[in-house]
Amino acid sequence: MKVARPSLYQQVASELRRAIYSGDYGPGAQLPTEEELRSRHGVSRNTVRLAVAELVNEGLVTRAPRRGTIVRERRALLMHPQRELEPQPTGVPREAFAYAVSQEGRQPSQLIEVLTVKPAEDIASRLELDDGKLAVVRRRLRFVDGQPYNTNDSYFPHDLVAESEIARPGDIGRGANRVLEELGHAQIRVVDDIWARMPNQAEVERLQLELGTPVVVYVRVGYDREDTPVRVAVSVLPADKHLIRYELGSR
Amino acid sequence: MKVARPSLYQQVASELRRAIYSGDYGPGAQLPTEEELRSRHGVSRNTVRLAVAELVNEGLVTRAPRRGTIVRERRALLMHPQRELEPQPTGVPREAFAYAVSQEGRQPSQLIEVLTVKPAEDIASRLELDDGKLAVVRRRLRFVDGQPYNTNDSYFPHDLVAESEIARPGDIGRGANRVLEELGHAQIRVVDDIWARMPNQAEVERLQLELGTPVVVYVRVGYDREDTPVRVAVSVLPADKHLIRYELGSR
DNA sequence: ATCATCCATTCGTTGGTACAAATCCATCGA
DNA sequence: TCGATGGATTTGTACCAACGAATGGATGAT
Repeated sequence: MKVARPSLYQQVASELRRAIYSGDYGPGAQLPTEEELRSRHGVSRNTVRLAVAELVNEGLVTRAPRRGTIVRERRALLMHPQRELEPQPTGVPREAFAYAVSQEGRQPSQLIEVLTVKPAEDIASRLELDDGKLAVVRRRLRFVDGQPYNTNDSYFPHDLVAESEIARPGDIGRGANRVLEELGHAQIRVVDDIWARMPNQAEVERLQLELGTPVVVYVRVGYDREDTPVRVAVSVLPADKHLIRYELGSR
Repeated sequence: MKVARPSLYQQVASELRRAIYSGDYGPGAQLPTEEELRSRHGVSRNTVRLAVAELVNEGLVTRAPRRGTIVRERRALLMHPQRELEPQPTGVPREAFAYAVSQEGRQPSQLIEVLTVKPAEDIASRLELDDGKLAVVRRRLRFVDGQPYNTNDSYFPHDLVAESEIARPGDIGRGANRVLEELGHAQIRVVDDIWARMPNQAEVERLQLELGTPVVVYVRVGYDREDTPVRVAVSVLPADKHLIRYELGSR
C-alpha cells in the first residue's frame, strides 16, 4: 500500500487545524502571521497562504490585512418552521421571524421589496402556475441587531393576491399568512424542502457572508383547503447562524 | 461613492461563472485549460488558478490533472425523515435508508461498526445520560451503488440496549427502531435539528467529498412514551446529494 | 483631552519559473 | 485482438519577487 506523502501546505494546514480544534487557538484568537508560519515551517509564503486558504474554506478562520488570521466563532439562532402552522400566541399577532427573534431578546428588522414578476421555472412549477401567469413576490432581506441575517422571497399567485395587501409595498405587521386566511386561502398544509450549497456571488454580498460559509436553502410550499399552492417561500440561511428544528410525533 | 475595481482573478471568476450559469458550459463540460484562459485574459497562470479555485470552493467545478476543469452536476436523493415515524409499508419491514434508496432503483449497502463508548458531551446531554454512563453507538457508513453516500451514527443508552441485538455487531434487517419497540421503548416523538457546515478532514476522506461540498448535519433525538431519550442519530449528509423534505399539516 | 495624521505591519494581488503527478491516447508488441 | 508502454497534456505543488490595501497604534496638533 502506497502512502502518499501529504503536500507541504497540507501538512501546515493539518497542524493549524489540530491547534485550533485542541483549543490552542480559541474563538477570536489570532493565528501566527504568515511570516511567522513561513519561518517556523521553513516554507514559502505562498505555501503558507495555501494552507490558511484551506481553513478559510472550511469556515474555521477569517483573514484581514493587519488584523491577521482570526479563529471564527459561531452561534446559531433556532428556527421552528412548524410553528408557523400553529395558532400564534395570544396577544399581538406577529410575523413569525420577527416573533422568534424578539423572543431571543434581539432586534429584528427588514427591507421589503414587492414586485410582480414572471417567476422562474422552478417557482412556477411549485406554484403550479400555467405558462405565462404572473406571481407577486415579496423579497425580504432580514436583519438581526442591524446585521444581515437571511433572505426570504415569498411568491404568491398574482390572480389570488393582486387586490390584497400582499401586492402592496411595505410591512404587513400581522404577517402575509394572516392575509391569505382573510382571503379564504389559509395554508393548511406545507411541504418543506431543505438542502445546502455554497452561496453565489450575489448572496455573499447581500448577506455579507464570510468565505467558507455555506447557506441552507429552505423552500416552503403552502397549500390551501383545495390543495392549491398559495405561497412559495424561499429562504436563504447562512449556515453559521441558523439551526432548524422540527418536532414530530405526539407529546 | 468609491467603486472598488474587482481584482483580476475576480473578473476571470465572474466571467467563468456567467458562462456556466448561462449554459455555455453544461454539466460535464470541460472549461478551457489554464493555459487557454491565461492567454485569453492576458494574466498569469497564478491568477487563473485563483479564479478557478473560487469556482471549486463554490462547488461549481472539479479539477484533475489531464482531465481538466469539469462542470459538476448534482442530483439529490430525497429524504423523508418523518416517514420513519409512520408505520412501515406492509411486507418486509425494512430499515428506512435502505428502503428509500431501493425505491429509487439504486443499490444500498453499508458498513457497520458497533461500539460501547463514553459519549461526547453533546451526545450525552441529548441522551440525558448521567455523568459517566455509557452508550452503545452503531456507526454506519452508507453507500449507494458502491459510492459513499452518508454517515449515520446512532447512540443508545447502554443500560437500555446492552442485552439486545442493537449492542451486537452486524446488520439489523428490520431496523433498530423495531428492536426498540420490542424492548418496550418505541420512539413516539422525535426532535430533529438541522444545520450545515463545511466538512472536516475526516469527513472529506470518509465520504470522498469533493472540494466545495458542504455537509448537512442532521440530528434526530427519539423519545419513548415516558419522554426518555432512547436514540440520538447523527447523520452527516453531503449537501450535493441530499434533499430533506418534510410535509406538515393535514392532507 | 480629543482628533487628525502617519507609519509599520499584515494580508491581498499579480507576475514569474520549475518540476511533479496524473491520465488520456496513440503506438507497439505478443 | 488485446494488453503493455510511453509520450504529451493538463493540473498540482512549490518557490521567489514586488507592490497594493487596509488598519492598529503611535505620534503630534489643537
